[in-house]
Amino acid sequence: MIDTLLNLINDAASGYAGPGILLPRAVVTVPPNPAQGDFTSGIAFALAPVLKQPPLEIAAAVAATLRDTAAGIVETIDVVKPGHINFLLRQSFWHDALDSVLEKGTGYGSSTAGSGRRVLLEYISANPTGPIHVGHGRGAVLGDVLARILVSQGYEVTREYYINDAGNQVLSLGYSVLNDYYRSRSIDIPLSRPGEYQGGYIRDISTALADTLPAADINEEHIRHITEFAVNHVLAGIRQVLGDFNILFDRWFSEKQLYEDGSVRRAIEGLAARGAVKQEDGATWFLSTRYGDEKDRVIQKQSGELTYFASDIAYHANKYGRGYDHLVNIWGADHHGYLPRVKAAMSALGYDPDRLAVMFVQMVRLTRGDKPVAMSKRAGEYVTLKDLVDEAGGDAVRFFFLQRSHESQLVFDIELAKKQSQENPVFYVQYAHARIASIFGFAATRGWTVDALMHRRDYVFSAQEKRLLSHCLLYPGLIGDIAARREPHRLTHYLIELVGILHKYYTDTRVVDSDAGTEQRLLLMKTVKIVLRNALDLLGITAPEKMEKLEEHPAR
RNA sequence: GCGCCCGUAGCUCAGUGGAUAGAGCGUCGGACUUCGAAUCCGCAGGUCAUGGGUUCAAAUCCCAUCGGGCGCUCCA
Repeated sequence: MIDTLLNLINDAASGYAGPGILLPRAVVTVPPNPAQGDFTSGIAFALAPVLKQPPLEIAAAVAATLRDTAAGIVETIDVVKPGHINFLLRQSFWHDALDSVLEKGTGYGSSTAGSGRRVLLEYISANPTGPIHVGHGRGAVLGDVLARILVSQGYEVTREYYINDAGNQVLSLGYSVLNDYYRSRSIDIPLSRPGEYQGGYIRDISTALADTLPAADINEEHIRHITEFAVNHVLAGIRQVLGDFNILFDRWFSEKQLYEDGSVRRAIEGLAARGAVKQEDGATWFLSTRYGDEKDRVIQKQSGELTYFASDIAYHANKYGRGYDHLVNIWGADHHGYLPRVKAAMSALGYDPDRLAVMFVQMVRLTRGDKPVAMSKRAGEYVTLKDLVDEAGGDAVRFFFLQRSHESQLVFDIELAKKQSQENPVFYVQYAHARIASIFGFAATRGWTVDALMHRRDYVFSAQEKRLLSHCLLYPGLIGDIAARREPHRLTHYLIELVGILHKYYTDTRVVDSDAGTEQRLLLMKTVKIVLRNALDLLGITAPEKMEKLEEHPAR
């Protein structure tokens, strides 16, 4: 709907700029002050450096053209101070807008901009050595919502979880369980190495083993068995927690498999074939400095053991081999230094490193009140994602995480999250949805129904109503932008803004009244409800038709 | 020391070239005999870390400095 206006602006701008001038695509926003107009365009500012002319001059010229070409939808066009072009649109435009949203319904906001391009989105990928914690949860929400948004924009998205089920970490888990198994049976047995993990889940696993181990003579086979058992146990728990949190994957990719099917060996051979490895100090090194890394990296240790980096090369090569247009990884910010070597390896293998993008999620710092929560995975002292979701609720956790840019650290006060559960912004947004549903319920008791066929184009929208509609119209462009720039957190801020306008409108205006305008206002509410519903769906948050009142807020 | 992220209201954070810099929470004061008060309105609260620079225009871009976090392993 808004595209009509954008196209007219683009045409006017390119007409003014003349042929052969590449100009930026027009964007419109809602001006800060409603008195300034329904929409505003900064196209003159974008054009100024290209044409080397003052923005005000450009704005005047573009506006002059638009007064002719856009006369069908535009009531007035104003050019203001530095170079803003402000539009006041005709009532017919708003009626078209209303129709357009109602017609698209649940599809409003989706597009085909991705045109089927294939994206592999890898996120969380927490080691299967213990329950996933809050930091993983942040990446989980980011990945899940980004996936939903990309899908809505026509991308073909594969959601993948990489399981580090090979190597020392899981072996250490195995030993931890082994130790606990014998400790719990008061059997003294000399072990070749200590376990490193603690926490209740270790006991859960050793208990689940029942009495399957001998009282003595532990051998490698037993260790392998226990490790595999423990990994499967932990992984099942992770899947369960994520599933309950409505975070699903298309594929769980096993690192171990990369060893078993020879991928890791082939990856190293591939590097060697390109002369990108060397032997030194009894180890095998990847010459990553040749590809922009700070130093060369070991892929096979003196001991003969392969490093995690070796299998990571194989894994990423595997991803490239599957023919995706974009590979997006979500990693914890502490892995930042790891990216150059991975890209280096991909370059060495002949892949385009620019197709791989990594979003680094900054840390979540937990507090209980003023007291920081000690987080030590090895000591088993940490708040799990499950704990948090159980305490604060899945909707609130999702919303909370997505109010901040993933590039900013965030402090999560668990006590506050609990205490404020009813003040949380997510309820503010959900309440708006429930409130509209409630309006429909009340309207029904007065004999009104909500049906697009009732739309009467002679209704005159008020300034507030146009304000509501204008924000609804920004929605599709916002989602497109969020997908392109991978900034899901902007969606929560949009919702808060839209809902704020709605609540104020509700306070000021009686929707269900005795006049014929009731039907039109109900349709407007329907429009807003569609946008709320669609946006909440993308966030994976429920859009309730009705909300339970809590006891602290008794009805009056 | 080097790299990345951050520094915006009392607190937690949006805003990354354009109009008087915003929200939530917290303080204080108002608004329900009528569609849900989990709401709304108002007051208070800012040298956008600091100093330079680029620009018609800088919280936003560049440089330096200060402060915080993370990383700089033949760890994962």
